[in-house]
Amino acid sequence: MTTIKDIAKAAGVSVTTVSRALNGYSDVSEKTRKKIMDIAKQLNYSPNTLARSLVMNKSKTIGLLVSGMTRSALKDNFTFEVMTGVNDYIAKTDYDVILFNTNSTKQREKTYSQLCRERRVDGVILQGIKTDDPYLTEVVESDIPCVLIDIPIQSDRVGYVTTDNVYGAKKAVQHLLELGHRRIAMMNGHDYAFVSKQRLQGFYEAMEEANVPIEKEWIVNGDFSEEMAEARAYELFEKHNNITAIFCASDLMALGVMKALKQLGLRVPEDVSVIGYDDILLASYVSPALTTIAQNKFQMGYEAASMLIDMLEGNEAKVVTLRTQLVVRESTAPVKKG
Amino acid sequence: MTTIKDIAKAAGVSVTTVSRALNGYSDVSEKTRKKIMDIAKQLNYSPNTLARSLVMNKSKTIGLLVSGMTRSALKDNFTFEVMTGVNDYIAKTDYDVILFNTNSTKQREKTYSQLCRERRVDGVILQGIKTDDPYLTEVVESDIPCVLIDIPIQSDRVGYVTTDNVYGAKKAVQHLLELGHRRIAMMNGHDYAFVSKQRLQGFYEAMEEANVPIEKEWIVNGDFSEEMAEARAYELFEKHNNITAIFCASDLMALGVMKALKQLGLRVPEDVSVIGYDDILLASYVSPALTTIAQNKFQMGYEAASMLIDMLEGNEAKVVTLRTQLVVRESTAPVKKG
DNA sequence: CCTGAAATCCGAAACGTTTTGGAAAACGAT
DNA sequence: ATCGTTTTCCAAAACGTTTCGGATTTCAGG
Repeated sequence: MTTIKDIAKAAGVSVTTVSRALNGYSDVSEKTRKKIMDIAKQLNYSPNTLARSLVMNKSKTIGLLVSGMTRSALKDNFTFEVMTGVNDYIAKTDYDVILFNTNSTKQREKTYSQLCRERRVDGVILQGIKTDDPYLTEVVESDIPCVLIDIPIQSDRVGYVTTDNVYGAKKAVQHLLELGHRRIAMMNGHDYAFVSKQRLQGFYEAMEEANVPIEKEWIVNGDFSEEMAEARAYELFEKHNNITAIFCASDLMALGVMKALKQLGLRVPEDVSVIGYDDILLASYVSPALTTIAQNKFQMGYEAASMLIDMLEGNEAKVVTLRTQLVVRESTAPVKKG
Repeated sequence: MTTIKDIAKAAGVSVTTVSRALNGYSDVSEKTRKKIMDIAKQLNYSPNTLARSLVMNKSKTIGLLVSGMTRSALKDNFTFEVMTGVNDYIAKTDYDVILFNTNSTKQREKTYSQLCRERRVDGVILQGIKTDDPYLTEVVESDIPCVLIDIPIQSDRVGYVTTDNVYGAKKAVQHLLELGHRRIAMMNGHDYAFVSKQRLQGFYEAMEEANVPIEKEWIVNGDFSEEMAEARAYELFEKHNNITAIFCASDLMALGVMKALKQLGLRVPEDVSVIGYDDILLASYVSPALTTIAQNKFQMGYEAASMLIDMLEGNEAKVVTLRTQLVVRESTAPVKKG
């Protein structure tokens, strides 16, 4: 593998000059620069970024820390959409992405900062970890620039991008209210997700503003899982057969809910309206097609990457909140009279 | 950031000893090893892999080169499933994955070996490039261990994993034949994919073995795209209204075909049977649910990673061929009499 | 106490870059 | 020819590791 030294020797100059020539410094004459460039090309030279990173003390690498890259998460390609967004932005820069995955127990032996420091990543994008994850406290304590996705924690070195979860949930519930529903349940995720808290808040706000009583028993946790949501929904609707609508904190859970309803002989949307959250791919393909709150996952990744690179170039951490959108399909309908 | 030197100073030993202690060599006494370990922990030391890689001449990094990480490819999460498989295996090793994306024009300025050598990756997994991609010739010329996905090229440094495409396609067509179909069309991908060639061959074999005439006009290319397939299918069925079944080289194209059929007022499977290939997530959710040839994408990634790591440990390149499976759903039915 | 071997340690070079501070060369003006 | 600039170049240190070859210490056996 040819190095800068080989070029220096071949060109009859010092390695300093080669380095400076290749990096476009002005203190090397056009003639020798040309010569050096030619030799470099001829010798099929490519710089060793490892060596460069070592001395420059930056690796031009960002770490992408995702937890949703599991076999079971394939249905809900949330993770992949944000990854695609990240990748899309990064591809336009001279950074590369290194993939950390936090789901393996192997990796879990290492702390967050160990992971990052070993590979000397310049910054990190973090997605999909729970609010009680020990990594989270490390993120703020660490001095590595980081942008979080859907986790509202901020410092001068960490920013985040999220969507207007409260307002999004509110819109969903208001949609149900406008259709005349009053007996509305909610299938939430779990207590260790910020978005769950926020969407619950949106639920409360919408209900309270409309002066509709909230039945606490009708708010259950489905752990963002299709199966869990199905089980919980089955129990719920079996016990309370007067519920006419349910707001689910994710589309995947909405699918589970619909399965449960089917089993119970309840029709969607005639007997009960179901609204989801996310607008995953499946939402428009299932039958009935799912009414939902769409969030632009691709853009979340894109913005996150953009913010991180900004931070690496000296700008400060921000918070970006993207808009969501109500997408009305077939799973919601006016409440039945009587 | 604490280095090996800091530890040496604090422990009153040389850097050599620290290095050897930390790496578990036998020529350091238990007492000093203990001391060094303690100090390392106390100083919150993590090794600088950049420096290590530089001197060891290997980076413990593998490059993942995918082309399907685009916004439009999200529907067909083929790419992501294999990525998940790769990730799953790699997580159990001490390697990390660095993500190269080939779709950006920016990256395209660099050659394959430039990409790999700059980051000094130890090996590469390559997925989703076309047969005429200049990268492909580089792969075989390069001395970097590489495993390809669905590209049957082999040398002592490059292996591949694929599925039994010929047999899979044959099974699909035989399924149609067994249902009594004789007038069978094929929606293929494009000429620059190995799998297209192989699936076409499977189509031929099945038809010829059954002594069913092949109409060359009924074999069209949909470029693996839903839209393109829809357009081509529309033309095809408009012109030849006696076709009773079609084999599609991908599920995504099958979806496009079904859209076209719907537009033409043809029912699936009553009027025409449709069979796909891949078994993507959507296949079981669309209506009618798609009969298809399932391939285990996750395992493809997993096997690829496994083979690559094997190769990096001195074993030789192999070829792994995974089995496919016919999954009968609702989009195929016996041919109508008359 | 001596000897030889085994156990433990260390200095220095190497990996491929960048950068600092200054030296040498070229050049223009007097 | 001399002087002061400007241009062009370079030697050496530095980044944080690993490893080679050898040096020092420890210790058992006599």
